[in-house]
Amino acid sequence: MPTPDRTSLTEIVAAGTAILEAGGLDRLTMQAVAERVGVRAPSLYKRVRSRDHLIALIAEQTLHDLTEQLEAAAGLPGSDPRENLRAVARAFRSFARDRPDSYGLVFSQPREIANPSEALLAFASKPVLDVAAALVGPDDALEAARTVTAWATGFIFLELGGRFRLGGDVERAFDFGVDLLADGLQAASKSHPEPVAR
Amino acid sequence: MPTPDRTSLTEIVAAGTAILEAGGLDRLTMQAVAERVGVRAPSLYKRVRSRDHLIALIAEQTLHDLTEQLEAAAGLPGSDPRENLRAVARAFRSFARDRPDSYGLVFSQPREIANPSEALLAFASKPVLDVAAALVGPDDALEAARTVTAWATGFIFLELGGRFRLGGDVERAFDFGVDLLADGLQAASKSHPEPVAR
DNA sequence: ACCTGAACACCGTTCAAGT
DNA sequence: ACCTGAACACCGTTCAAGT
Repeated sequence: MPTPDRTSLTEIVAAGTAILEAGGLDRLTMQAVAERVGVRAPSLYKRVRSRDHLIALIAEQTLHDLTEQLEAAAGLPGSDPRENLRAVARAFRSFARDRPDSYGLVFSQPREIANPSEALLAFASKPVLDVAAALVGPDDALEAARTVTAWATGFIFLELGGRFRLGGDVERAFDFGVDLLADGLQAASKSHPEPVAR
Repeated sequence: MPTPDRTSLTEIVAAGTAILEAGGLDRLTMQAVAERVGVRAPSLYKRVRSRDHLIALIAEQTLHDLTEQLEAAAGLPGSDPRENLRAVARAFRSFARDRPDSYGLVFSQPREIANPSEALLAFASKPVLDVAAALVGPDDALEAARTVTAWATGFIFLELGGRFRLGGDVERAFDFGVDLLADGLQAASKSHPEPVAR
């Protein structure tokens, strides 16, 4: 006779995320997750292949949440592309500050563990890709988006990891970086002066 | 009566690095390190406070090695600063490709674990700082160096983590990024047209 | 002073037995 | 069909006992 479900995959992922954000990856044990969802550790394996699999699921959920923030930040197609770049970069950064451990999971877990689906990746890339295309034109949009994403993820990593320790104003360095990218991308777009309106 | 030393801190760190590079962080167990240096696991605690401490030591050693590569890549003070930036960026990237797990340690371990000394950090920052200063002038050198470092570490992370999956040519994206930064920094230096020669 | 075996607490994971 | 206790292999770490 079947037992009624005492938890769900959604609940498990949510519990894992909460534990991760409260205490870091070391505290994310199967036992802690089980306790939080009101079940014994072995039962988790009915919904999750392994701890690594759970980590991958949390990373995917986090990437999804991040994408939502980026989309909300990116302005409408008509608005000033430089201001849009600023807004997207700031959204990136404030998300990472809000949820540093989840964010760290998305970008620093090895490929074998956290490997988001093709579809989710395309979805997540769109806001940055759009902003980049508006600045630099369609031909270099992918390269421009990769440059922006690389800079943003790197900056955030260095900041969260406390690697900016030579003094100076980190805020100023952030603005300096955004402006440099915005100026550079706009200058690089001279061969495509007309924004594509299609 | 004292027992003759059967290993050393240097040997332990080297063994840990080798294990890390061969099998990733998960395989870096105290037992594996002990076995490699010819000792039992508890003996390691005579030279190393904890596994996390050993990880921190490996990260420091790696940062030291990386710095050497960056220094070798950075040209003499007189040479073309744009070419120097290219060379430093390439050195960064090829080091990360050679030793991805060690590199990952340096930049993605939380502050509480891997926290390199002030002196080592200053030493490591110098090559990029010099290149940046040559391009942008002294006033914005720190911000410029942070922008370059952020882009490079981010790009490498995304590449190593297999996050560039939207097609396109990753090589071209790398060149695009370097050129954008070089052009942007040079343009930003217009208020300091004379390179500082001192 | 360094090294060791034994022990402890704690993991992730498996599995037979329950309902 | 889901849940559980018991068990297994394997961690990091401590410590008293050896030399």
